[in-house]
Amino acid sequence: MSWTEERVETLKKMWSEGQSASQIAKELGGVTRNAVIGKVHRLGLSNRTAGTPAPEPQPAEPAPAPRSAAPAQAAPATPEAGPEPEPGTADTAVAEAEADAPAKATPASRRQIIPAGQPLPPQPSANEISPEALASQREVEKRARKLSLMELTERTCKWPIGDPATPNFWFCGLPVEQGKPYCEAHVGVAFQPMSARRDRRR
DNA sequence: CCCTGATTCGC
DNA sequence: GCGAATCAGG
Repeated sequence: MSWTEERVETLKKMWSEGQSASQIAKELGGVTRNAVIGKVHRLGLSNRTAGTPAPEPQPAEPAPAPRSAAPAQAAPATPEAGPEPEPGTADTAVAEAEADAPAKATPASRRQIIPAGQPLPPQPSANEISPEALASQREVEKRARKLSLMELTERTCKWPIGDPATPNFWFCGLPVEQGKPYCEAHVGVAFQPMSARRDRRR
């Protein structure tokens, strides 16, 4: 991949928006975050260190329109960051478990996040998720690391697979989506818009 | 550990 | 110009 004008534009835009180099790299594809950072420097739009108030950030749009004239607020309107929470499910269960953790005697970064005997995250019934999602989920489960309860860490997907009452049970264990309790695929089935899961007959 | 950006330096 | 390797910090 080369730095076409278009790709550079995306880079500039995202960088000015405060996106991280890795996020930009992921968006562009075909490049690593190092490549992005390198390019950022070559383009001379580096200044982003702490303490630097950034005098003249990004004029972006030349016409400040002196006075009067409608403000024309163009809010970023990022589709992301939607209301996803969904209280009272796996998340809260896990979150609480983490909060409770007496820690103190925790050896190192090998802490388990779900105390033994804690209720397990709910396994969405098959008829509660879309067929597509279910299909892709199956695919992911083939790649699951099949971790046991004790092997889970803050950054392993906590999606349960199989029947907890049998030996045929494990957790996905794939790398979690930044900040989330599940991997990318499972975040998809875990955090569904109300509209999507609504009335899916039971 | 994971992630961030910053720099270096061979290509 | 490019970006992997490496550095420095959170």
